[in-house]
Amino acid sequence: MGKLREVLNDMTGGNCALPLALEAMGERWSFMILRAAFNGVHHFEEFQQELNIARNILSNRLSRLVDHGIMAREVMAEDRRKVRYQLTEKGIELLPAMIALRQWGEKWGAGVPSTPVLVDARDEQPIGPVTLTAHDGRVIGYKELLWKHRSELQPLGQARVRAEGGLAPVAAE
Amino acid sequence: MGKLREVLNDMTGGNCALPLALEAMGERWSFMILRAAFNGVHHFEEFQQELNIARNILSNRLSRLVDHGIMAREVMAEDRRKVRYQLTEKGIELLPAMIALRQWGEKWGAGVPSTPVLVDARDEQPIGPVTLTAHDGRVIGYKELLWKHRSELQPLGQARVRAEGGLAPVAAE
DNA sequence: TGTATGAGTTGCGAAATGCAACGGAGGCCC
DNA sequence: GGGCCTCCGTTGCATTTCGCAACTCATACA
Repeated sequence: MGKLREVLNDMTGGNCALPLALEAMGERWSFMILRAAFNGVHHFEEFQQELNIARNILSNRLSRLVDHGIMAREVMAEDRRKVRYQLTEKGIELLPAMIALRQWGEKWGAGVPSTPVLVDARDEQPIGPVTLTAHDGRVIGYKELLWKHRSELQPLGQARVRAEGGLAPVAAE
Repeated sequence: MGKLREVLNDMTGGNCALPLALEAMGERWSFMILRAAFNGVHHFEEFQQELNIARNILSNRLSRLVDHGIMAREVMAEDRRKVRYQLTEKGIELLPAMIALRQWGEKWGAGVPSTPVLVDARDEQPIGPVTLTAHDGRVIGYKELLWKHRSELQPLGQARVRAEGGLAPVAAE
């Protein structure tokens, strides 16, 4: 798994957490396994039949996800043949990335409406599109964005932190 | 690229645009190339030196991205040796997915702050975390979400469309 | 005319992927 | 205990993809 990690931490003079994410999730089946996990799949045989993935690959991917702390592996007490794979907090926080990808596929693919759909538990309405937002929550389009080197950032009063409720805010950007 | 596509369109009785997205972007270097493109890289040699990717792979990835309509390839008029690769609208709309991934890596990785950073052009403040939102724009956490089969959805008045400004809204979810 | 440059290709070894068959611990039933 | 089934893997081998270095080839440039 060398190449990607080695080189990509010093891109363009800048560095980037993207290769880090890709090291964990960049392999062919990782996101599909994640999706299944989000849909309540917990056991090896379930993943295997659901995804039709080769058993050795599945085995490998699951251990890798466990190694990366994205899923937890637990031998079940009531039947010690069974192993339960469960998303961790870290894994759950991949949901926005996964949904963003899925929405993109839905928009630009052959018009396949995805199922099942994520809905707000409160009103059972489907969630909105995943977007980029300003520090105050305003939705921002691509043309309103700039890439800045970290050193050129200017503090703005006490940059207000976003509203409550979501996934814990990420460090900075 | 058989297996993934074939099988994954009929997962769990439901279907899903995720495999579609992964078919375009699921390969090892695709997201890194995309990131470079977002940072103003446009030419083969630039990508190659920036990413330290093997030339044949780069060549292959670029054509694939072009095939998928994510980048456009254009021989430059003023120097016909040069080819310019440019993100299309479709490619640009992968930005939320890429940023979500990057933020995740930043949060859970070894505390590497990514550079460059995306900022709001208006106030030059870094953008907020990518989150899931309800149809009205409220931020929603994982525990407030449900997976529903598309058939079980109940219409709600005239579901208000989100505020202006962002990337064009995705079909439904 | 000769040299350099940008954008690829080709050939080949190394690694990842996919398939089918096998192994082995744990439960279940008599 | 002995036979049988289930779940979670592993092993061996064919196929595909990846990575590296060297090579082509059409421009530009002097």
